[in-house]
Amino acid sequence: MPIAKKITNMLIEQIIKEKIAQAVNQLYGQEFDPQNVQVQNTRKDVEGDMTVVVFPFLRISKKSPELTANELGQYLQEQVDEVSSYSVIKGFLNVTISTSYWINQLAEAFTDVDYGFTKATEESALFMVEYSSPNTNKPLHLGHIRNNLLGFSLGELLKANGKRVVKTNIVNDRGIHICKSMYAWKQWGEGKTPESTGIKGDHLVGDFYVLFDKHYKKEIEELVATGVSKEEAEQTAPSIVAARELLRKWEAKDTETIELWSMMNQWVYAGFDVTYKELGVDFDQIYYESETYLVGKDEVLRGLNEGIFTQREDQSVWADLTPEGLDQKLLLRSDGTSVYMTQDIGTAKLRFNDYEIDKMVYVVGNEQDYHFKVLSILLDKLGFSWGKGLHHFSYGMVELPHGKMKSREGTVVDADDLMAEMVEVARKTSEELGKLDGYTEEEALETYKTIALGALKYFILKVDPKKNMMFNPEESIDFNGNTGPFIQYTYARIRSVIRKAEEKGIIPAINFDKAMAISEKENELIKTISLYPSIVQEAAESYSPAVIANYVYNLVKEYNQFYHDHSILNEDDEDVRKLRLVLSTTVAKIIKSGMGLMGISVPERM
RNA sequence: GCCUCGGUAGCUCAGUUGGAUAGAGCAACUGCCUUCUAAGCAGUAGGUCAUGGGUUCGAAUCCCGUCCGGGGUACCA
Repeated sequence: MPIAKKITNMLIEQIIKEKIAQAVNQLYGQEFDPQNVQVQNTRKDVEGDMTVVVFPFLRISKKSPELTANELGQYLQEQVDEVSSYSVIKGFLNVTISTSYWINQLAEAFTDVDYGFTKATEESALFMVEYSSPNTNKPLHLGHIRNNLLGFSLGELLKANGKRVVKTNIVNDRGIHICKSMYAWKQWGEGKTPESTGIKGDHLVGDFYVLFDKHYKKEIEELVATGVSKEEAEQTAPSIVAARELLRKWEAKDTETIELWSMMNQWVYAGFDVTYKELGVDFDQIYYESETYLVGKDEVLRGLNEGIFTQREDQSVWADLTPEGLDQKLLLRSDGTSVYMTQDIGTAKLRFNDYEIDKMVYVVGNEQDYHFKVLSILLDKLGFSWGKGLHHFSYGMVELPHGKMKSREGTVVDADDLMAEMVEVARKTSEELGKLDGYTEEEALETYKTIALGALKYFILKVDPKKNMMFNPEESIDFNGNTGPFIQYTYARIRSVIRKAEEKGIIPAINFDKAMAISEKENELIKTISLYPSIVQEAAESYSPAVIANYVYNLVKEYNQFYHDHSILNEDDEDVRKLRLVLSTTVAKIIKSGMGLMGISVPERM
């Protein structure tokens, strides 16, 4: 289990910890583990850079907080070159780090092309990240968007932390839900295709899914009206009987059924490909449930033979998880067909055959917490050593003002529609502001998309993945304040400055006097820049792109204050001008890098 | 019922190895563009951190109870 770390500049923090421990030893004659020294970033409204909490030392020093802090501060200032001064407020030791240290930090951040990132090697741990995992009976909606963005971003975060990553997708391409669409198409489809109707394939298939439900509900009503019980009507309505028959035929590999299934799935895949491309997500390896569920079934039967599972009189197969404090879990129905869990067991087995996976991560909503708890135990029982170590990246649901999204009730926010709407809003805003005058229509459209997707992705990723989030379509499309476009805008402004510098023949470089004095704002900015590596680490360890989002927002806010208060190219002092250009360039680099970790691109102009 | 996650400003969200006076954005109101992009900057106002106890030098944060809400507990996926 990763342990959350306090985010500070790791280098200077470590130095202070060790020196404080040493000071405690020398001054008060007691050993103290440097790692237990509490060091944090100094509050904004207090002078200083790093703060040492001295309360834990009072038992050892047997002196007042003020006196103890002063003695330790004195020691630090004498022993550590980087410490230029200190102050004591309410028993907190605030240490000021020398400007030259910060300028060196900036130089390092500026020079390192992969600042904050760790490169993967052949020996690096292999993470397989499963995300997206759609059903093929309907188009993607807002809930899928959160899943896809989190999955993709998590992959990027892991790569940035030196892991090897295989992004994977398990496509739920078989089952009764597909058969419902298939039946509806056969019955009422009149041979419609995406080509003949001009409707995107996944939407067309989704329309038939809705159509099925309409007929099914009507049939139930009619049956109930004739005196049949609701339960019985649900089981005997002609539509559902026909859909089940299709499923049976499919499992029996009936040629005509398989062909229909295959054709409609192809429509859906073509549609998904477009959505994935627009969203900017991709996969290294795709698995299909139709190819894994039988493997799962075999595993369950093996488990039954080995006495791990039990069979009831009606032939259904069960796992008894009461020793683990859970319930009985069904693994195979009485008719021998497989359930969700069966398929996941098969998919897991195939994956571990295909790759030397060190860590399997499932990006799946928190409604399935129980499912993955059980899956982990079942895999372990089946003898897979990796079963226990799987990680369910459990994220919260996306809620709408009106409540939960339900496909069949038409209360979903469709992924394609949402993206298209946001592009239109971006277009309108840009045109009103006249920011892209001089761009060709093609260049402009590219920028609208960048901004629209930036707004959407940032809106979703800035929220702690574990929490449910509210999406109000009316209000959530905002380009001001804590938003993706605000960050992109800051990037575009910096790029504009850099272009102007280049026109003047000025190239950002570390060619200034490092002993110069810098402003408070500049110092703040450099401190924030120096946090980036520990942020990247923290985000991966806590599986949270939101950590990156919040950091980048904070960085950008600080940069905008700096930008407002300071001239860059118009600054008279040459050294200061150079420093500010390097500072700006470095901020731009981190914005691009951090946004990239969230799958968000940044525009040159906006 | 049981399991599980959550409750921070009108709204959407930050805020943990327990640390100083709980922060942003939106919405409202007020200023700032002849100077590197105003999708910006600055300010005003807005809080019993659901609630009651406990732990301690110190609690939004840890523990227990209560209230409210989400999810799960299917021969659906």
